[in-house]
Amino acid sequence: MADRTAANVMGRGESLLFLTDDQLRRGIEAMFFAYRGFTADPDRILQDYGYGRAHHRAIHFINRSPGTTVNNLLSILGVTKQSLNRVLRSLVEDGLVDSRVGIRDKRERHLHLTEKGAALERALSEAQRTRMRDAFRAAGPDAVSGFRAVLEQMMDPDMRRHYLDGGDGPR
Amino acid sequence: MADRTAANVMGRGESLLFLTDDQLRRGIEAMFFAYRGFTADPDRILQDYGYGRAHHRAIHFINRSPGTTVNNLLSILGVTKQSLNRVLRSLVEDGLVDSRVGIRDKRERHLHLTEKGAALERALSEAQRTRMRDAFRAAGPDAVSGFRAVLEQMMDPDMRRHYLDGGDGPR
DNA sequence: AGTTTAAGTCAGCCTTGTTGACTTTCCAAG
DNA sequence: CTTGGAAAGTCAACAAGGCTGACTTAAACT
Repeated sequence: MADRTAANVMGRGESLLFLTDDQLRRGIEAMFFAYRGFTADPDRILQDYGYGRAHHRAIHFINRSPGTTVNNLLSILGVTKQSLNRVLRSLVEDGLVDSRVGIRDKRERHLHLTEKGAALERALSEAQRTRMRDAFRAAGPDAVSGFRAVLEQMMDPDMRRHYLDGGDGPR
Repeated sequence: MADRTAANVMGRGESLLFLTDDQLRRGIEAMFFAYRGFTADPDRILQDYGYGRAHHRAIHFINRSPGTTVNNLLSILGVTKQSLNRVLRSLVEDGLVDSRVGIRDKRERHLHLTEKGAALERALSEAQRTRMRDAFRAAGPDAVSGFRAVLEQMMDPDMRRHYLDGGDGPR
């Protein structure tokens, strides 16, 4: 079993968890290969629009939080304002995103998807949801909570905040 | 609960799995934020060497399968030979990777890590293993199998082959 | 009035992906 | 033995999407 560096950890009062380097390496590769699958479908759709993943991310989070500001998006995406601005500019020019000057604070720009932008968002997220739904079905109900629990722990604490903030769903 | 588009799926003979669009969106964001955390530690280390993630991936899979050929690496990584070649060249020039002409087929190059390359590999994978081990511990033993089951289903079938081939571990 | 903040812009750089064209080496089949 | 094709490598050009640094504009805050 080659567990010379095994980490033996007591579970929540029941089972014993063996974490050999080899098992951890399997987890690492699972993340690598799965993330590729996870992004493959949207990438194909985006290609037809001449967009990349950066556009997808912007569209996703504008859809999740309509009216969000550029600064807020910046902290979620963790890129520089120049990088994000390049992406947002093309989305606004192409009529997918609407950038409205703030009412209370006129320095801020509030971002919304146009109908055209919302249509692309639906196409992208439907492809991604389909893959995830199929994966959840195949893995079974118990696997889903485990999947989410591990991923949540894998995040940097700062990012976990954005994750937990992000919805009205449970947990 | 807003499950107007809920997919109600029977579990493995026991529980009922509600998959609302909102829950699936949570899964999508979990992947996004977790992958960022997952790559954050190696990225910091690589910066000191002037390397990027492409170098990390090459180093990882050469370490996993010593003596692998360039073509094999190509099919695992899913990039063009020109992209991979640029990365491999710098690793060979810097003395981290050894490229040996094949014995049976002299067209092939068999790739191995040098001691220097193995040292960087250990630093990178130790950082990544530590994060994954901590996540596994915090999530609990039951979560680990669910995590891996869902990720395995999320892969493209072609990539799943590389994943399953990849080790002597269980599953 | 002066400082800070939000946003946007311009210029330049790097990594990492792409295509296309081409050479060298070598195995294997005709 | 020759020729066809596979494996590897190379060169050039390009694009996306990161980055830094410097700077402007407008608005808000103190």
